[in-house]
Amino acid sequence: MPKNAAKVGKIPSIRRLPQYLRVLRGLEGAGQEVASSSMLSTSLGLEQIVVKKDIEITGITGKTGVGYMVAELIDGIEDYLGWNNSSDAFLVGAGSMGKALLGYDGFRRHGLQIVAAFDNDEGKVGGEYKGVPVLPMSKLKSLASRLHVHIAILTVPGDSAQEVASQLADCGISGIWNFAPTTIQVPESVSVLNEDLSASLAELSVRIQSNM
Amino acid sequence: MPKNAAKVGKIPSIRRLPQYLRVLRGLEGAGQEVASSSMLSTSLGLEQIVVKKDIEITGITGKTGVGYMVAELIDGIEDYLGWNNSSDAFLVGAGSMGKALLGYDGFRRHGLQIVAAFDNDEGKVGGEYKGVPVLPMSKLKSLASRLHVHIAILTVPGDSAQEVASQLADCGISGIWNFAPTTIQVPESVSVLNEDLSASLAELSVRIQSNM
DNA sequence: TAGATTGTTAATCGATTAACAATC
DNA sequence: TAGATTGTTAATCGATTAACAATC
Repeated sequence: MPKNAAKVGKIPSIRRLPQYLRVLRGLEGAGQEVASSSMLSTSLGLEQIVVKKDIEITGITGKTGVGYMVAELIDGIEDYLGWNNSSDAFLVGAGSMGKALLGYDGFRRHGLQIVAAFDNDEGKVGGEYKGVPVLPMSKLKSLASRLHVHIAILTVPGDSAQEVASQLADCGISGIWNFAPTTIQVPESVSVLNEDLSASLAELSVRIQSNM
Repeated sequence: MPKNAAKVGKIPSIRRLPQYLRVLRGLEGAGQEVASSSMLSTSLGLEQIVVKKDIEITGITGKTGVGYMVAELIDGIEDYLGWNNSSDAFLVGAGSMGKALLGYDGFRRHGLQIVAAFDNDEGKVGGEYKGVPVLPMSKLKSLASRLHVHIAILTVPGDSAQEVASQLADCGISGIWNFAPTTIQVPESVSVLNEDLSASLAELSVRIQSNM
């Protein structure tokens, strides 16, 4: 591996990268060209060493005694995350959570474009929401291959999550962002990220009790 | 500390407890009275030792060679999380994400009851959504102290998150579940749990790229 | 009894934090 | 030059995994 190449970093570092992106874009908008790790750390409430280590995984290097070039760092983080070229995604399950995510316009800035939603409810199918068409589940497979979509956001009720996940795997989807409160089993080739609200609520509950 | 007392466990363990709860409730419904760590581990795709260590933090003990009593384990986990007696919560920001969370009926099973929503938009104020009244922000403080609410779900846009968070801290709120894509600064006495969707999307992006 | 499983201690692993030379 | 900050190696810390005696 070349010396300054990006490497597969630790999950906590990866999850902090969007925070840096947010601050850096603000700096860029304000005409700031250089940013140091200490400056980034104070504006995000982190330790400086954490910022340096996080940036290290992107392969971007700074100038000793000066800091990092803002524009270069933005590009580097986006490159690392693959957020510079937008990828299309499907949303499956047009319930309230699904609609909330369709209405969340932050995804576009993160290189994610929801191109179609799917649902089995005939009352929802045929319409559109926030400019995204709601299609019947039967269209899923043909559209996935035609549009080369490989990311799916799963917002169906828990009891149908496994079945839909299997369908998605069968369609060649390679990443599932699972909002259903269920553990889903998929082939190894499919990455699953569980957005488990009950896990977060558990963490918050304990932290409140013990004042953390 | 007494030998079998619950202790403040590690975050990863705490976050897995709701999964056990889900499986255990299913077992209880099916009339199963005993559950072993190996059985729980296979149904959730975890290692057995992980399950044992997770249960350990609740202070619940099993029977050597047999397993854990399902009912006792359910109670123990709920006790540990404080989910047996329901606590009231406010939701601030009745946008699409806020509405999605109001429509999510899983919270009640986790001991959380959203009793009021707040918003500054006059078009939303005065109405109700899913049986929860939408009130003006000006009512926040008086209601918080009157109802002794100490958990708030923050679903306002990023640029007003800090201001609202400060108001919440000022109202005596002790826990904020932050869905806004911003780092918020609050007094030490307030616990914050960031539900950062961009962090999750970053993690998923990298995992898809490196087939994890 | 034999098999299974807990409770607990020890070993490994990985991430975070500290330290410091290099250098702008 | 003096101060600041990077890049990198070393040290610490904590979590995960392994092992095994106790016992149902």
